[in-house]
Amino acid sequence: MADLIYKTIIDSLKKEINQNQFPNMKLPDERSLAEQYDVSRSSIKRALGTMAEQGIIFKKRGSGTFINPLYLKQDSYFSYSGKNLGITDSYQINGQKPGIKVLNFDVVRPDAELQDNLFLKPSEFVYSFKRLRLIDNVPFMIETGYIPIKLAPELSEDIASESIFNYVESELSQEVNKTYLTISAAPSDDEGQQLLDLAPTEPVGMMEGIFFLNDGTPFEFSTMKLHYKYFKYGSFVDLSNR
Amino acid sequence: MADLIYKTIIDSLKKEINQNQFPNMKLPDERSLAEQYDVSRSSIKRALGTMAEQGIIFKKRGSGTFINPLYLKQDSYFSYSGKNLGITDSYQINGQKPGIKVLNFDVVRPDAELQDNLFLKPSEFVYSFKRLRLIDNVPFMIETGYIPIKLAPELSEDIASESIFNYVESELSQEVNKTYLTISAAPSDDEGQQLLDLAPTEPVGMMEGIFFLNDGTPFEFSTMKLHYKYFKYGSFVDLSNR
DNA sequence: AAGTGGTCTAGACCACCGT
DNA sequence: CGGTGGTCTAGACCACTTG
Repeated sequence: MADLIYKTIIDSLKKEINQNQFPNMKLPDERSLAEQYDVSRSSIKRALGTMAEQGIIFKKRGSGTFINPLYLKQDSYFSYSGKNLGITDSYQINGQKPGIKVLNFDVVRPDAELQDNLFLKPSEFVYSFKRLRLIDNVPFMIETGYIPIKLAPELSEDIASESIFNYVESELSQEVNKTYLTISAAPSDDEGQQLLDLAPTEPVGMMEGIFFLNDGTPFEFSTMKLHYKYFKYGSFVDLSNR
Repeated sequence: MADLIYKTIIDSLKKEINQNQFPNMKLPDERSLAEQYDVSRSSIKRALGTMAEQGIIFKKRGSGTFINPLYLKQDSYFSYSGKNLGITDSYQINGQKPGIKVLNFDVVRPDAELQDNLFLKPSEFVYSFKRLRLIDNVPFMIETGYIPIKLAPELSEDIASESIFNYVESELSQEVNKTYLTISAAPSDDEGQQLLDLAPTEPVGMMEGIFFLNDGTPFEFSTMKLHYKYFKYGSFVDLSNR
């Protein structure tokens, strides 16, 4: 799974953090870790740097490296805080099983907004599909997706009933590795109340995003409505150098 | 401003990109850049890596480094990719004037959770305040904040009625430059319905976050309830290396 | 096969923190 | 002052893409 040194270290440290192996919230210093793992300090720096970006830890020059207390409090059903996201395996909730039910699957013409979002000409068709996602048979998200047929000519309802992104990676030897997400909240509509079993006073979390391939090609435009109890998005934001 | 090598390179490359110095959308290879700038390849990698995280460029192993066409389009997609956020100036929507009304301002003992979040001993007091924020006199956000008195001894209701972060930067010569945000949705409660003028079926967007100073010191814990119509959070996410 | 980005090392020197 | 993270170098070797 993780034969890269820095990833191995990240996994290892995460595990230790989650097991409360650092009760004073402080990690060993970088030089010690380098010795402990028998790798160079640079590799440690890479691992810690990535973890800091993800908000798991933060570093204080002159003092040391500390665990972000908020990271330990990921109480809700699932949280995004970094890893994957919006995609099948990101709903990795303590071994509970994700499910997908395809509600519809068509080919349509993109409207103006969609043409913009996916860099399409009006003449280029897109697959349009709606999926209901479940955790342990509990529906928690309604997903509406659009993918240009030229980018995935063989897409089918069968594929949509599993992981589209896995299909892209295994069959098209491309990778979906970037996304621009817009997050908001909205009252639940009829569809949401029915499919997600919500009361009229209960809202949905909305995530709207464009997913990009390796090379920057916009691959999918997706709108996700999530049951608010299952919706928690964590984001570590660096307000400097931008 | 940018006496760091990698930052200098980022600035320089950004400028060149914006001036269309790379008409084929491809940057020189890393080794050439290293020679050109007379720095090590590692520094070039650091610069390019940061730019890739920000979505400005894409790297393709074996092929080269390319400019993200969306970055050149400079439209709304990248409006978030950095500066500010969730804080005063980020709600600067077309010159509308932000307002702040301080609902209360006290000094209290932190509870256990807050002690954790702000790295405090039980004996250390915090300022506790609630503010209503407005755009063009329309209330859109209820903010509850906690700041350790030791970090801002002179904090006052007056300061809270303007920008606390500006105060930190001008008076304490520190900078708030990182935050870990947790975003979710929730039904509106009585307070929200009253202050934000919401119907019972209308929700709030929730943002909970710890704001950090330059040196990693947790400075403020803040809970923000936003009128759902004014709540939109954008985030560019890199799904690789995680 | 040549070109290009990815990972990793070993070590130097700097800047900041706390005692 | 010693300890800690930050930046940078020089170079090795690997993995992927393209011709």
